[in-house]
Amino acid sequence: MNISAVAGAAGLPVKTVRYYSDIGLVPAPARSAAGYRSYDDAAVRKLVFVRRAREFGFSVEECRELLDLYEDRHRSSADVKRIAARRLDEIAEKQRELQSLHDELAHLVEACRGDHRPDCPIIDGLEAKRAGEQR
Amino acid sequence: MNISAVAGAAGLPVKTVRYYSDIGLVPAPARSAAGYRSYDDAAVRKLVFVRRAREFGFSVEECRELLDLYEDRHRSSADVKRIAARRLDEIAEKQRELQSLHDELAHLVEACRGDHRPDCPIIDGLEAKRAGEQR
DNA sequence: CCTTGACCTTCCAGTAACTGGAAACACTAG
DNA sequence: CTAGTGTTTCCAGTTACTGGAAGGTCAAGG
Repeated sequence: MNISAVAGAAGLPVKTVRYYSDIGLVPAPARSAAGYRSYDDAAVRKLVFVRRAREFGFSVEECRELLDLYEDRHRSSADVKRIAARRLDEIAEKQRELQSLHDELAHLVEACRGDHRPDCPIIDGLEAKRAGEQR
Repeated sequence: MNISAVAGAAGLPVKTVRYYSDIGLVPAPARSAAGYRSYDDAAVRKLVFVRRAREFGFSVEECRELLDLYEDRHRSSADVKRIAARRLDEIAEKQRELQSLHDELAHLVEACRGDHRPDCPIIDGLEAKRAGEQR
């Protein structure tokens, strides 16, 4: 399989597959006489695996860890669980931040009449928030 | 005020204040004889404004827009509202994504016994998900 | 056999928003 | 006067790609 076929199968851009190959995350198992990367089904599975893991927010380095685990079935699933649980905490934290962000901004937007008067609660809200100061 | 004083007052790292100065987002209003950046209270207010806006997820370029609006009180608040509302949509979208991510990963983590057996539902869950395939 | 167009290669540069570090100059306390 | 801290500029690195240029390869059509 050439790079565009494998990229299509894995749901990744060609550039990204090449990049993963360059950084040694998912190298091409072989090269054609002309130097074309040639991939097999195992590589496709790995690329899908990486794509999914990236969608879950795992960094490329974490993907590398995960991929090592994935490659070596003798490793315990506790390692994987540890990594995943850490990610889960981070996601939950991010969600909380995003929620308060959303609430605050929504409040500001609602307070804003959006007309052509020059004073704007959004601007004011962004500016204040240090003490209880109100300009 | 020297850069570290203003950075402290604005709640930003010195490096970041210098960076904002370099890119012209919040330039230092003056320089000392020795070339030290010297800031005034207005600059501190702008830096706080930017920090807050950044915390809200506005990009630096959006901060620049917002800052222009903030500087020029003659602009309508509708402009600000438009920018903020767009951001709000993006935040909501990101929240939805994060939620499904969280749910999926949590499900995987829960299914994983975390013991030393080599098969791991997290790995399996990351790997599959294309068709209804189950290895 | 030749050309055309799609596909492949490598390498270089750029993105966002900083962060870290080096070399050198400035300021302050003792 | 000296030590220590603060400041300057500039350069490089970070993350995970993405875009583009210059050039080699392959399959089909005429």
